[in-house]
Amino acid sequence: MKKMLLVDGYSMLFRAFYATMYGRLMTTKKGIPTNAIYGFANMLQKAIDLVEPDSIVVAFDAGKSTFRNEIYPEYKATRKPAPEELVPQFQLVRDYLDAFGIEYIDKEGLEADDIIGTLSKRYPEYEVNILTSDRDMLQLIDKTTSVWFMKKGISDIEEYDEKRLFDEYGLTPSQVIDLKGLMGDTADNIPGIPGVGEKTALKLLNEFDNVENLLKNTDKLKGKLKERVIENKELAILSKKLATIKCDVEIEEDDDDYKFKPDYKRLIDFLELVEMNSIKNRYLEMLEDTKDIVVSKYEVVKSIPDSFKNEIVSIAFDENNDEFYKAKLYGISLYNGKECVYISLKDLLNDKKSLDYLNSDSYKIGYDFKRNMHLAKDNGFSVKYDFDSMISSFLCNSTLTSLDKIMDEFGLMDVDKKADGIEYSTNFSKNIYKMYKNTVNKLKEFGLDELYYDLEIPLTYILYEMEEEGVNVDETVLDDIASKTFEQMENLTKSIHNYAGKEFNLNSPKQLGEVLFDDLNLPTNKKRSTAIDVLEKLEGFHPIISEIIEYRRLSKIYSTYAEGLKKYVQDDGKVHTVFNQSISQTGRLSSADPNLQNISVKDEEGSKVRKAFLPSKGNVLMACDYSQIELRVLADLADEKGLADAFNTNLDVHTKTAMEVFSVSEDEVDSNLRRKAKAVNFGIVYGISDFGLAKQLHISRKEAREFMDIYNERFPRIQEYMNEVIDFCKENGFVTTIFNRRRVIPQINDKNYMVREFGKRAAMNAPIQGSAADIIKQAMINIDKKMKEENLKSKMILQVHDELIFDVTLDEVEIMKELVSEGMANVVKLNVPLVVDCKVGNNWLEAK
DNA sequence: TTAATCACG
DNA sequence: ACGTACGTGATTAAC
Repeated sequence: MKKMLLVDGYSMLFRAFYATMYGRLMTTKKGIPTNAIYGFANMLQKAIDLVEPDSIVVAFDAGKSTFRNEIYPEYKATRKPAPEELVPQFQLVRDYLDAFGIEYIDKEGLEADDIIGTLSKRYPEYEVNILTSDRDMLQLIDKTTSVWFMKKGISDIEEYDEKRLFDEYGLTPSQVIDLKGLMGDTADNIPGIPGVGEKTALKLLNEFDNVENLLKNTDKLKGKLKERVIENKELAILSKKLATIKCDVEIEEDDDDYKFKPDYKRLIDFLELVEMNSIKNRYLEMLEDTKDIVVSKYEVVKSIPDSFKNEIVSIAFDENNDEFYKAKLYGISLYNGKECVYISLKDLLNDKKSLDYLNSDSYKIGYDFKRNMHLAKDNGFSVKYDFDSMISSFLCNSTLTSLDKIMDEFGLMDVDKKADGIEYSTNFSKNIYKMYKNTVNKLKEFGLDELYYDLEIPLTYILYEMEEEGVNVDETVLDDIASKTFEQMENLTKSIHNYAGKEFNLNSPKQLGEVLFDDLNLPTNKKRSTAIDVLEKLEGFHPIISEIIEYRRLSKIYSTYAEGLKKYVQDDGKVHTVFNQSISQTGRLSSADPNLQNISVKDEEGSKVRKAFLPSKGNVLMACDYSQIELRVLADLADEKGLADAFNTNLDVHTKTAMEVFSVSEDEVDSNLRRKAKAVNFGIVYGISDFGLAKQLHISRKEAREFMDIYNERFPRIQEYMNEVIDFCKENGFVTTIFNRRRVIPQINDKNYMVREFGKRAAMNAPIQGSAADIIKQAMINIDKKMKEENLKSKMILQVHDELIFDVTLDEVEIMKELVSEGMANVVKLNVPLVVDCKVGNNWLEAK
């Protein structure tokens, strides 16, 4: 039986619009909203996949139904106009359908319901499937007609036939009309019987079958309900009429029954035009994939076939995605673009040919291959990789920070994670291959080849070694901190509860807020925040405040650093962090499990935590950090001679800034002025606002504005440069670093002022923070190379954004100092020198 | 799962 | 008239 899909156009479009309204609105670079088209296209494709129709018609309402308007002018009178972001998408969706080769109907005076109703009855020889989110359509169900009902969101489609309708609502299709006749419909302004909702209506229909029969038997009712029904007989009859879909409206015959003739080429052009790449890629796939339908097949082998040698091959590990260091490996899947194989770990380890292949120079692609390298090592083998799809995807589009996002962007199909590991990993190896296909040319196109092949990929290998090496942690130091802080916390808790006059959970901002702002009546703003800057302002009001601040400080140290860190110490007495290369939007690394880039350093107890980080036996730790790298990068990027000069004197840059901004001599710069200048400098790097600076310095906005004005007079290129960056970003949707790393910032053209302003600040900051990240990454590569060339025994173990930490043997201290500071300082030539400071100590605190 | 808070650069 | 510094990750409470 041939199949026909009838789509309730506006019902789906509205659903698509609202379901994709979360966060910021999706638009083209020029600001034309496309979110509804995006959702619509996804829903429609899903329905096409489900139904596999021979014919498709999309029906649109064109004005109110003439006949319903005649009998009830108030019909749909309460409809609000469509949201302004949706209106331009009305035409766009028609263009989309034209491009796809799908027929649509809109005819003045006809509603989509009636078009669909009429067509569904006109083609009894077809199996008719109606796609809608409007429950009224359920009345059209018959032996050959079912309704695909969008329950919520844009992916939740469920099929209703006669049985399902009866099981769920106890209704026959025609009773759907009676239901609405009784309960009405606020959206369409159909009155129904006042006071009768869904519950009552269903009960009545259960007893009386239909409206007419109910009205004949009102004597069987009682009480208020009886009155209501009798009083509103006409309304019920009218409502039922309004709710009845007309199945005999005038629609021209179509010569080939609205046959679905998809034109993927044209569709792809259209999707390109509206910048919907993720959907576009899916159709690109369909064009390509038609040639090899073998894609869903795989073979379990005992040895990796020779046909994989010297081919481009993607590899996925079949592992349980447990906590990283506990992860178990079961086998690996390989895909060479044609064949897909799976080999179990046991068979792999028994086959020298396969192991040799994995170690050979034959081109291999992975996804997060650093993780795979660890897993391989734990299981006694190794893999030599050439390409990482996770990182290439991220470099091409910085928002692709997770597997889910990449799969979505490239329109890849995921296999249920609960699926068989073989099934999942073979599918994943294919997806990795597709990610490679999707990004390898784009890297070139975007000028990212160097950044990718010469920086990020070599860096992955270095990070692997750093993670593998790990850092020694003395658990007894952590135990000591834990017990001491815990005792202090207990005392503080008692005292705080005493002040509060009751016991409560100090860790709960909600409960604390109640104590402070309700019980103790301390002054507050709307948000009732208990964050540190708020508490600091309250310190004079009540002695409880300083104790809370102290408690917070200690509890952070206790739970995150003392107790928290201990959980990560492995059998070798070390913590092994995971450096993530594809998370930070600016190109920085991030560190997790545990995060070793935010180990406390400030106050006394906090800095004690660093004492727990030790060098290997007999070694020392060496920490080398860049001095003011971001401001130096800025001086270079903006080519601001004044700022460059500030670095070319012997003075500290904040002091120099203070002298310039406050027009004072060097000895007049006291700690307070320096502090202010420092805040201004930070503000500049973050994309300054007078409000932010005022808040930071506890000064008036006007005063902050004045600082900024003088700063701009003294360093005029900074502001000019920032405006250039913002303009570039508005025009192109992204910004770049000195190594051409790109960050996409769609927010910069958002219609919401706040979001837009955020976009500007991010655009100003990303080239600075990102270039600094590029520089230290390159330094790591250069230093690692040199250390290997010279066969040094010392190890690079950590990176903390502007500093590198090494485990150094005593005999290499001087060599390493020289090698590392030279290596870091001479990465690039800026218009200011890069200054590096190295310190050595017996633990991380001493080396800082 | 999300929000609030706070540690680092 | 509105609400704001940039980039991360871990812990806790509360939905």
